[in-house]
Amino acid sequence: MSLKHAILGFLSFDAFSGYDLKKAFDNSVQHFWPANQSQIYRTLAELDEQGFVEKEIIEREERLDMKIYRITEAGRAELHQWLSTPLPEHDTREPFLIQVYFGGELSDEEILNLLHRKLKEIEERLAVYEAVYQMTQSTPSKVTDTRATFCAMLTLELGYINSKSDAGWLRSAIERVETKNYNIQIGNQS
Amino acid sequence: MSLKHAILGFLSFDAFSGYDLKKAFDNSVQHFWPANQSQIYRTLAELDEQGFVEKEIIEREERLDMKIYRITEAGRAELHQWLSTPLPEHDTREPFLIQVYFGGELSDEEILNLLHRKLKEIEERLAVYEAVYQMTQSTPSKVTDTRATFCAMLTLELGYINSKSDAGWLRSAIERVETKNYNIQIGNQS
DNA sequence: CTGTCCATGTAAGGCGTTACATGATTGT
DNA sequence: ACAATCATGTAACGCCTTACATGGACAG
Repeated sequence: MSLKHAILGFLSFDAFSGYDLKKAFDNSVQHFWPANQSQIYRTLAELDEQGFVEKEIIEREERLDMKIYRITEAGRAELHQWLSTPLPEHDTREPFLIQVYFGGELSDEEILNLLHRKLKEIEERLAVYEAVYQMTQSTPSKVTDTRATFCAMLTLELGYINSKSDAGWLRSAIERVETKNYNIQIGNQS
Repeated sequence: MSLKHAILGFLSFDAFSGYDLKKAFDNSVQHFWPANQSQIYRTLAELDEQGFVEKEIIEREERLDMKIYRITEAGRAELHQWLSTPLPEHDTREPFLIQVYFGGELSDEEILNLLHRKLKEIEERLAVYEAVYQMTQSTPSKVTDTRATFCAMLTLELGYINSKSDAGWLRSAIERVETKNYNIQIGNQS
């Protein structure tokens, strides 16, 4: 139930409507935890039931009501508790790697296509990470707690270096397929 | 529906029972596509309905029947088609990164705990990858198609280098938290 | 005057997990 | 004697996605 806690995390910064939460997700944790609208609304309702948030309803004549959610003390405690508790090991699914794994079924050309497409995708993502980073550098932030900012930025940094390493792997794999040099490099480097 | 195609992939190597497929998954693609038993059986039934596999029932008096699945021509075509088709971008969820992102709520000690635990986890995984690799090196394989083997091994290589880069990130993050040096390193290295 | 943004949700379905059920055979 | 392995599945539940519904405001 990480979505629940991610929402509590944002609400620990400030009060949000469901709509604004969606935007907060998209602007920050989207690359490792995409959230979709309907799910946010449902989860917010659950958090409310559990007493972890409270809502203020702002009525606007002729338009849909707006609901602003605020974290409660219980919610803050729950968040802290979750943040400091080890997570059960969580497994990732990478459909792309299934394609690679069974790549023996494909022709060289088809494999190279696969790898090139992925490389392009990764390079684009890399550019996004860099752009986001540049933006945070040029915008003087009003956030004062540099440690909290640092924690948040660490996730961007990880996204960046992971993409870097993926790109390196792809380039090297492409080269090896091209030269029919079927060697695997694991271990014993510095 | 990658599970479907992963199963077809294994069946393109050889005929398997559901039980043996489970073992095949565990021994090979488990680190990027864990599969569980009941799901394999359900998927196998679907593949059968769709005509991508055919089953041979082996009756054994006093014991449960065994069902051996074989890929059909249609299945092979479907597999090839899927392997060579670009996948829609797929998103990963990393609960651990949510913990890091909202790490500002935690004390230094709690953050360091979080990071150290993860580092230990990664180091263990790294050791597993190395051990698996060593095993493939020492076991003279009977597989003749080195290109197919290469493709399969590439996924192990990626797991390895990704874990390496994660470990580096964690070590550096730990050091920065310890020295209260809240700098982020993105871009402009060689 | 068409489309996008604001702002809320409901409904249905898919993929995957956990727990449960059965029962003989082989290893310690 | 007891546990693990072999071998098959069913049931129920949970998270997430997709599609749909509503309706004013504002921009090109």
